[in-house]
Amino acid sequence: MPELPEVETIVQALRQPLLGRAILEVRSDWPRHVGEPSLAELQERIRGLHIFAIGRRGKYLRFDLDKGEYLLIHLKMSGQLMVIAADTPSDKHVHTVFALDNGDELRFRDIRKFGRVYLVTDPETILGKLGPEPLSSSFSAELLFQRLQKRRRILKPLLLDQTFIAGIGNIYADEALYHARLHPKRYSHTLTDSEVDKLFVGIRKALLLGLENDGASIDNYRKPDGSQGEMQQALVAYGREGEPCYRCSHAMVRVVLGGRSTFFCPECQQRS
DNA sequence: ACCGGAGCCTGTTAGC
DNA sequence: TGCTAACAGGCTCCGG
Repeated sequence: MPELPEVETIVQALRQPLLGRAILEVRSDWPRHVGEPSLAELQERIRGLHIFAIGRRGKYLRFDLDKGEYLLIHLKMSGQLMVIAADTPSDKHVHTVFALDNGDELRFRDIRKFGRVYLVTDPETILGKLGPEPLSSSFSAELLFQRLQKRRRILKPLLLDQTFIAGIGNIYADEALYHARLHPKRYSHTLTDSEVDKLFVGIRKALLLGLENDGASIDNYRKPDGSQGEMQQALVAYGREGEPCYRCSHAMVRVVLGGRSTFFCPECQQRS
């Protein structure tokens, strides 16, 4: 569920309540929430460690802890994080809980249980395969052009490939292609220079708009304080099947690509 | 190299 | 109204 703008919004909201805190213990009623190491080993290794930095890489949250340990969390489709007083009533979808030294808890709520937490000493073992960060200064139209040329893939599924670019999911892929006026079925290696420029700008525009709006609360996404983002009201493509295109008024369509819903305007996102 | 399908889970919604 | 099937923003594995 959460894509780059949602994860970034969560990261920023977690810094104030979590930076400087120590983790006293971890509890979980769903051991498979822990991808690595085992739940028992994670409980042992994490006890007493302080959180001194919180960041994001792609759709992963990264917590830098003492003693060279790193906690990584991926929210997948339905994960939510909240920091709340330990005596606040929980619910059946909270599966993994980090007890803190000030009486608060970091709770990992995850309806579909796809999410994962990892405790590693080298975050690159997990983050190393991710593609470039689309909002970093090192990401450029030139780099995008090179990477598109190297592949012969349909654009939409390629944008969802985390090893190609990190952080883009189904919503922002459609938004980016709409901004760029590119047909989602275009082959990556056929884009011209100017089309790559448009795609580059479209990706940044879609993600920055998502960030400005604190993410899209279409289903389960919530900020750590429980409030919703606003991006669902600012979407120009995703979910707009049958509705008029904001540019040309033609009806937006939905197709399935790579098994995922794909929304676009057949009039102003043509293949040619 | 790339594509499609299945699988991991639960909740919601569309359709009969 | 009630039941069932399809679908949901992610990602991995497998076969072709």
